[in-house]
This record gives sequence, structure tokens and C-alpha cells, in this order.
Amino acid sequence: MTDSKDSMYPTKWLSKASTGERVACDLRMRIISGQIESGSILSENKLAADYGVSRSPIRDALKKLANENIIRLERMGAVVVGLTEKEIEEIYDVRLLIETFVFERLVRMETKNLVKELSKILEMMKIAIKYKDADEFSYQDVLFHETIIRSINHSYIMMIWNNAKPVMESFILLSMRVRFEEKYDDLARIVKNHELYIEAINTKNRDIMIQSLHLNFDDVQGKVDDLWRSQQMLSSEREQQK
Amino acid sequence: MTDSKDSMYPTKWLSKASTGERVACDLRMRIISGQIESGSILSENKLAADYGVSRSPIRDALKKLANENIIRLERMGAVVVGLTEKEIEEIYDVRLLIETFVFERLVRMETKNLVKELSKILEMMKIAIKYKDADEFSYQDVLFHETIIRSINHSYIMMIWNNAKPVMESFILLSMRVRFEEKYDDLARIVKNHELYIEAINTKNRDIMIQSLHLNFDDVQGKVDDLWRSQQMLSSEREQQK
DNA sequence: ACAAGTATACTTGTATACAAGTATTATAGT
DNA sequence: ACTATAATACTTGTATACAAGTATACTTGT
Repeated sequence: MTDSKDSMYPTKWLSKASTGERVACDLRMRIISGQIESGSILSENKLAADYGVSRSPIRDALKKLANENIIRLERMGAVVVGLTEKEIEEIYDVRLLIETFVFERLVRMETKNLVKELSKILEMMKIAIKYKDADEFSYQDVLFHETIIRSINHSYIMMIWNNAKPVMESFILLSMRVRFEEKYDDLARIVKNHELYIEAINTKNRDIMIQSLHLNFDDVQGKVDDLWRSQQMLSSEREQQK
Repeated sequence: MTDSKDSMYPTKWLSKASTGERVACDLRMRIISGQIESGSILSENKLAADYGVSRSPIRDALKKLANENIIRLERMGAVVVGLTEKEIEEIYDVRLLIETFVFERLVRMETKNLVKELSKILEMMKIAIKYKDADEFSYQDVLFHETIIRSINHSYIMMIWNNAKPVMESFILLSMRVRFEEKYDDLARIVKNHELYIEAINTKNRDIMIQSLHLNFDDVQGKVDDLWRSQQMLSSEREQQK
């Protein structure tokens, strides 16, 4: 078992998590980062031994990851699906789908409080940039979109978000870490984009919204590249350790 | 414990299901039918005793139902959310959302095989009507839409469907049972609608598609009424038993 | 009668044990 | 050398046990 880094997932985010959740978060990061390769087969017993816990939390974790579509539970062992470019595009399809839906609801709602809250989150993101805190930035980024989605009070849209969120979060985390290292200036553009997002909500202007979503969407290719770089970095680290 | 009917969920559909799944299906039907009221609190231990099984499968079932949004797992007991009119509308929002998305993909694909498969399923639905088999009809109805969605080969859209499906299925099951009893003629209209759906896919005609989705959507109110009637029927049965 | 603290009952999460089923490997017969 | 059958190792699903935490009920002192 190579544990090149004890835990890629911010331990701070796991303060109140159960063992099962911790395992899920750790496995998820390892899978999305490519540390655990697609096609691998995970055994409940082996994982239990590796993590030094019983099968119960492992089972919980695997069920969760199966729901998130990054592993497939089969009759004999769980096979890792991972995140190929196709899956990443698919996730963003879903995000585009639900965020468009959400905006259509928002234009008929009072959005003053929402705009205020989003502005606060954006401020936090700026601070995170200033202090080069990629993890905090990612957290606020995810929170930004979650706040928008939550605001329309639609339990089934929220259900979709909740299912896609963990994978999104891990993916963003990994790509943002690369950006903070190598494309630091790029972050200003992301902030700009979020400002546009807020403006679209504030003015309820569909054109700005579409423009903003486009910027977000076109950014996906960049994020995919980042993930690829992140995977490369990790594998070269592993090479060095040998 | 009133078990006015041993199991409202077709036992035939559970041939290869684990205890956990069976419990989930049974609880789901009881919740959606209103037999278990919204706001009730479910206890793992009590359920285990009632079903005569251990806590393990009960836990699995509750996790599943929580994912489907019909219960909420809280610190102390699981509270039943159930299906109000709001939730039903929300589910159909999601269906409309994903089926629209799917159609946009379909117009760029070869759909000959799909149309053939859908025609087969529609034939099955007609047979089910002929033999007044509400359960079989419901099964084929759900399968019809699942087949369409599956055809575009989009794992995250499929994920959304998989999460919404069990609740949809139960809901359709209950409302179709009412229709087969009380609005038998209405079924012809449903068949007509599905024929239109197939035609839209076959000709790749957006207008027909939108029309067809509209017919499906406008039908929701009817289904909601059916569910309401179904709940009434069940509660009057329970009254008589006292 | 009532506030404060204690006891009790019930909850969740994890560990462990076991039965039934499924691949893989080993063995035996041709 | 090869097929068929048996043994083995590993899988899943379920049951049971226990520790730690949380709400409810019950004292006890004022």
C-alpha cells in the first residue's frame, strides 16, 4: 500500500465524520486523483485490513461511492470506474442542467438575501487566494454553487446536487491545488466569473447568466487538464519513492 | 402494526432481492401510500423487531430511503417525509429536465433500435391493459422511460434516474391501480401519449416531443389525484378493520 | 412546587461472527 | 494432456454484541 500522502482530503473537513465517511473521502480522493487506477478491484476485507477498521464502515463507504458512480458494486468485489474525461463532462452536463433550472426559478424570486450571501462567500474566496489556500478556496467555490441551488428550496434538485457534490468537490480540490501552484493568475478570472454570476442573479438577466454559465463550462477543459497534471505529479512522486 | 395487506409491493419483483431491499420496497410503498404518515419517526430497533430481521438490513433500507428523499436521517430516529403534492411536482420537474436533455442527445443519434424496443414495450403495455394487470402496466411504463434514458449512455443522467426511479415506480404503481379500477378508459390516452413519444423519437421532431412531454406533464395532476384517492381507500379500509 | 443533577432507556456507529453462495485451484480419472 | 469433480479461499448479506452518545424520566434537595 503506497500512502504517499497520509490523506489528500483535508482532515479539517472531517471533524464530525464517521469512520465510514472518512474512508469514503479518502478512497474518493485516491480514485479521482488516479492513485487507485480505474479497473482495480476493491475488496471489503482487504480495505478493512488496510484501514484497520471493520467491514461495516467499509461497506458504508463503498455503497456511497457506488451511488456517486465512481465504483461499481458487482457480485465479486467493487470495480473502480474513476473519472475519465467523459465522466467529467457528464458531471458538468448535470451541473449546467440544474443550474439553468435553478436560475429559471430564481428570476421569479426575491434574491436580495441570496446575493448578499454569495457576495460574502466571494469575499472569502478572495481571502483564500490572498493566502494561497487552495483547499479553502475550493470549499468556498463549492459552497457558492450549493448556496445558489439550495436557495430555490427544491428537494429533488438538492438530491441531485448531493449525489454529485462529493465527486465535484474532490475534482475541484485537485484541480485547484494545481492552479494555485502553476496558474495562480488564473484565479482572478474565476473570481470575475463568479462576480458575473452574482450580477446575473441580482439583475435577473438571462443573457448574463448564460454568458456566465458558458465561462464556467468552457473552463471545464482547463480543469480536466489540471486533473491530468495532478495525476502526473502524483505518479512521478510515486516513481521517486521506489 | 396494521398490515392491512401483507405487501403492497409486487412480490414477483423481489425474486432476487436481499432482505434490505425488500424492507426498503415495503417501507417505501407504505410511506408513499400514506399508510405510514408523514412526520412519523422510524426506529431501527423497532423496525427490526417488526420485520423480524436484524438491524443490518434495516439500516441499509433506511439509507436507501434517505437517498430517495422520502425519509430524513436525524440524530435520533428517521423522520418520514413522504410525498406531498410539492414533492410529486418536484419529481416531475426532474423527469422533465432529464427527458428533455435526453431528447436533445437522441436527435443526434441513430434511434432505429431504440424505437423498435420502445414499440415492443408499448405492445406489452397494451396486453397489460387487456388483462387488467395494473402492476405489469406500471412496470412496462417505467421501463419505457428508463429505456429511453439509458439509450444515450450517460452515466450521471442514469444516476439521477436511478435515484428517482424507486419513488416514481411506487407512485405510478399506486396511481395506476386506481386508474385500472376507476378510470379504465383513461389508459388508452396514456398509450396514445406513448405512441406520440415514439414518433417524436423516430422523426426527431422537437415539436412533437414537447407536445408529448406536455401531455405527460399535464397528466401529473391526475396522478396526484389518484394517489390521494388511493390513500383515502387505504384509510377507509383501516377504519373498517377497527 | 420546582430546579438541578442523576439514572435509565434508547440511539448510532463499529466490531465480530456466521451462513450461504461463487470463483479458483487442486485432484483424480480417463 | 484434458475433462470432471472436489476442495479451498474468498465473497456477500445478515445477525449479534458492544461502546459512546443523547433524550427522557426520575429522584433529591430546597
